[in-house]
Amino acid sequence: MTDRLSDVRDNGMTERAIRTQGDILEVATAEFAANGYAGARVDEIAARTRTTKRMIYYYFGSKEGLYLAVLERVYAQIRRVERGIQIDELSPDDALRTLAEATYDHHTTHEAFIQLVSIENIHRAEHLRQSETILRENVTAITLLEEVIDRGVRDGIFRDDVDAVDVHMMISAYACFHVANRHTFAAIFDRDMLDPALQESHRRLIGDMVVATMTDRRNDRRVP
Amino acid sequence: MTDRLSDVRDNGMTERAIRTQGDILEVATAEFAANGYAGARVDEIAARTRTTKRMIYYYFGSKEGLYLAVLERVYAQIRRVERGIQIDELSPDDALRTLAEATYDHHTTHEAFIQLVSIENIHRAEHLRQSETILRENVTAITLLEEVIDRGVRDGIFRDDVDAVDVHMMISAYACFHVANRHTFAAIFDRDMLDPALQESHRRLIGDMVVATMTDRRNDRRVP
DNA sequence: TTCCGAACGTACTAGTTCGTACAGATCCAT
DNA sequence: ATGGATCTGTACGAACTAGTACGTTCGGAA
Repeated sequence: MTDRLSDVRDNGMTERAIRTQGDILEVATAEFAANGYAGARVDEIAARTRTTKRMIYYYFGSKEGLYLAVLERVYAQIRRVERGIQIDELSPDDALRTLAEATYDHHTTHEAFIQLVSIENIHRAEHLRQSETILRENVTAITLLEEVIDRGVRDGIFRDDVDAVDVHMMISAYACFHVANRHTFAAIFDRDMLDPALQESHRRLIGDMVVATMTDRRNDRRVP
Repeated sequence: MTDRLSDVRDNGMTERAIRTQGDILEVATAEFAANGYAGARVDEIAARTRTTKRMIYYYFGSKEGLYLAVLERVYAQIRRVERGIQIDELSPDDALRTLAEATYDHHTTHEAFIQLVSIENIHRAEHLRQSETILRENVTAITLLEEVIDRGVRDGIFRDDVDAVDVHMMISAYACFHVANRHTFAAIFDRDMLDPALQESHRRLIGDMVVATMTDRRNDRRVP
């Protein structure tokens, strides 16, 4: 739960300092996610922490520095989830479904992450590109997928013309959309995609979708 | 192309006035899409038009009023596309594929629309909800889909436990993601989803995905 | 104790941004 | 042509916002 402390480097910092930084990051995450980068107010963030604006600049240097720290923190979290997935002993199709459901579960329970990704895209990923950590470490999902897909293709149950990045895209698209476009979708179609009553069927649908697409051999490249 | 004039009500306006408004709307669309609502600068928009800031306030009243006009304009455009789709004479699966591809084509060629939808979601659709026009008229897609799905279920080729709104969600998710998350995706996975070289295969994949999911009877509710 | 640097608080500045007052131009009907 | 309505340009102000100068407190080492 409060694993946020592990996100902060603790090179000879006092306990109090670490807590202050964690406090700021937590509030800043909510503020940036809710209002966008330009819409977020440093004064507002400061007011909601138990410390002051001076501390934000003391620890993070600038509004942009704070935003970057927030971004790295939420990406670190999804990395942790990805590393925890066990699919070695599952059949390729069950593994695929498990991966899809794990992504769905993460995204639907981490609204701030999805909102920050949206915001970052509005700004053409200019901040994300500055973070070597994020760029270096966030391909875990692809490695896992590659393994599963290879196995499925070798077993002859998966089509062979769709690669891991494409599958990741399909899964992410479905899971992201639920959270990212929740409000316009609800306004127009009068259906809250995160309504708990729909969760089970939506969770099943993302698995159905990716498994059905990959096991559909109608578009296979190889000669039968 | 320059059908933007039709977006502006022309109750006894001079030709020049209509052009001025269209000019402002075009520039404002780009500015809001590129920088978000709070990040957009009224002065910057004014500077890029052939008129002045005074005119923005004369015609649109406020920054928010301008943003709302921009939003209605891009939604009106996708409505026009949806109304132009002919699928009456297609088989249910071909019709589904055609609808999916049309959505894909629209979204991938109207980046500003997708960006504005993202921005609107960051703000919890607060502006969109103010526009009765958008809320009233933007369910055309669903009506079309309902018809097709009914036909497919009746013919026994579609599963019967997924409704039109769900299918629309799947299609929109895939198509939106390509544009909305283009930059973070490219930064992390080094693949531009809008690369023309990939367009054909991605266009096929959205069709495969929705058709495979709907024709997959493994999860059917009805007894075989 | 004394000292030192890390951690913190207050009050302020410099610059930006939305919006407007006011003055002028243009068009059109009578 | 003339009065009035519709447009347009300029210059400015009030409010807000990121960032900082400067001083204080606290904890531990010598």
